[in-house]
Amino acid sequence: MKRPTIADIARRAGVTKSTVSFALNDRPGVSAATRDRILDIAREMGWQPSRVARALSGGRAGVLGLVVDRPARTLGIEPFFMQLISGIEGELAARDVALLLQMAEDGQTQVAAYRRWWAERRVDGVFLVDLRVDDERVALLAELGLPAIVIGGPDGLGGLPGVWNDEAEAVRSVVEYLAALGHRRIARVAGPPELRHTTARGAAFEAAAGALGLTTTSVSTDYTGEEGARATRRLLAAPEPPTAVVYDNDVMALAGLGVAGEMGVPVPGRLSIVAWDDSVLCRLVHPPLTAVGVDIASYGAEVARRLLDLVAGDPVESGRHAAPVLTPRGSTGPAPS
Amino acid sequence: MKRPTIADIARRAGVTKSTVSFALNDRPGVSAATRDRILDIAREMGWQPSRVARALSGGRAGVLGLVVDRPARTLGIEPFFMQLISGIEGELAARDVALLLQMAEDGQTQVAAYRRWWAERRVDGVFLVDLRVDDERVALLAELGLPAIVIGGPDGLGGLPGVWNDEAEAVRSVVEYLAALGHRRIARVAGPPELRHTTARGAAFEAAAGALGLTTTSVSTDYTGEEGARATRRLLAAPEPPTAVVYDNDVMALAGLGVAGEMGVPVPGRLSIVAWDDSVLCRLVHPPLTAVGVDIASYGAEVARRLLDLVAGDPVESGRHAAPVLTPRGSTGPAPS
DNA sequence: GGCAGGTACAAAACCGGTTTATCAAATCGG
DNA sequence: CCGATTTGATAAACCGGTTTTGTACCTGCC
Repeated sequence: MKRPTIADIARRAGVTKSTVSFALNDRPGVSAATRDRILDIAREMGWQPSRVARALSGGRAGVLGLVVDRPARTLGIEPFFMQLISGIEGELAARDVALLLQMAEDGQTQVAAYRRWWAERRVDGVFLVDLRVDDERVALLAELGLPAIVIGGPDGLGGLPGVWNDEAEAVRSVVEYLAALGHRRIARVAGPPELRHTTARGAAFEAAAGALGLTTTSVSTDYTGEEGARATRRLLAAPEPPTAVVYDNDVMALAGLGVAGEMGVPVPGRLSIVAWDDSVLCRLVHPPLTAVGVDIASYGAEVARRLLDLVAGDPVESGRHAAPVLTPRGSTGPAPS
Repeated sequence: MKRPTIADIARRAGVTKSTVSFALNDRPGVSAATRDRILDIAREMGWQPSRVARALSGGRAGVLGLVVDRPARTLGIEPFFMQLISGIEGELAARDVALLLQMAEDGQTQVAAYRRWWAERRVDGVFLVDLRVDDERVALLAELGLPAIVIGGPDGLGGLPGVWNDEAEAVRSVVEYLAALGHRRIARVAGPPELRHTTARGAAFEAAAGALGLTTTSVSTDYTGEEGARATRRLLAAPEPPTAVVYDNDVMALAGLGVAGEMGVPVPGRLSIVAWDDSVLCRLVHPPLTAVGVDIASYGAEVARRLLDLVAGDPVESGRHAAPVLTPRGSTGPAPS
């Protein structure tokens, strides 16, 4: 099947390419009669603009890019990214903008990916996710002048606009909830300390626990279920094990629940479990997991909207998205006496 | 930051654009001395080809497309897609080909997406996943002449090349394994009947069970955990409940395990559970789930390789990928007496 | 010495759009 | 009724590459 071009339309309409272009883009300089004739012909021939040609001419590719850098085995199960992508996608599809996706195992590859996309003029803008402490991508994107929006913040943005959800309050509500249930020793199975939101959440956690006089333990992991399980075993094997554990993602919480089962520790009888990142996963297991969650898809949509604005040249400012909400379920209960 | 073009290089080198193009593409017609000089200048200026310009000229976009059409809430947790994408991505990134991703809720949107990509010359080829019975996409892609490879088969390909993994044998091995454990009433919580591989797997399941004289029950679902849980409740509430259930994906198996816990049915004491699609998820819960799995990432990589060949114009034939493997874990055991 | 053939590069067309400059005809104001 | 402006279209340049064609110059051979 052959795709018609504006030259084909011009020939059929007996006008020049430029007239066709004006007509199709609804710009002045074409009489109503000619315009209608051209539009009719274009419709009849099934014409669609070549994004490639438009991109070359107009300098706008109609594509946004996202590089995801968690290890593939984690990615597979962590609902977060798919939800995020789904939210972003919904917003982009409506405006006929495409999403380019790349997975990169390490920071180097990731930086290279952004640089290549920029050099090859493949994307108009990019999403930055999993902001690290001293993230080199921030400086890179600023230097390249490639429109970018950070999914995360408010710190470390280095001039780039970002969207984040304020977790401090949610962290506090979780800690207070556990304290109210009588828990005095609580633990946190955290994500990688290089990630900004991990450290931010950690600080909030310590502060909230400290204010209530609770004892805390923290273990860093790489977000995988395996490490979540290992951390849980370690915590439960301690002489004075915590009576409640907060996990930095749903997958690790699930693994923690599995370990509790394996070790014969009743949940929530002797151990309460809270998952950050609520997802369907949390509702499927028994007992269902108490979780803290945000509407990730709408988060993605919001971020996408801002990046689209940014690419369009409109000024975009950083901002907060909805605060996470604690949903108590069966995995939390009164502390054992 | 400004991106250098071949015209900039030509100016600096005192030659014309065409000479630069020849030199950079390693084509004859340029003296060694000139070639080296041009390459040096290009390197020094940090030149990278504009994919957009190349695409317009050469007709090759350097992009492949994938449309995923499961409901967003399932997608989030089902490891399958992320693994698949990860495998595809790995293969593409190595050859500097990008992956365009779109999520479509229904078949119409999906067909529209392919058509638009084609009309806008956005992609060089596409992946087709979740082949349906009488899939209209097959005819569409053949008509458009857009290179496509089907992830699935061997039936219903309609001339398109496909890659599938032969499940019949794996289904048989699962059924025989359960029969050997003494199970006489087995059930299957299946995916949507519109999907080709669901029906193929179902037929194999019935055949294998029939050959061994087992009683079977099947429930169709939409692959979500919720429906998996509902199906499990229904099965377990029957007067003569099955003693073993095979789930069509890992998420539903997980949900099934949760329901068993909720109903006080010991696993594997009174119920054995087998998950199709092995993933980390299966190893995290307690007891860990017996599962049938393939290396999805390598499957994705293989499919990507074939599509790349197809786009390059090389003939590509359909073929089988590795057969799924049964990994027994703690969720299966002898049938209750 | 003249001609065929090859080499090394220049010039120009092309891909499919957008955009600017140009220009003739129609319309307007005084 | 004539110059000035507006209207509606054309011609051509441009985006950044690839590819085809053209053209000097050099080499080799009879």
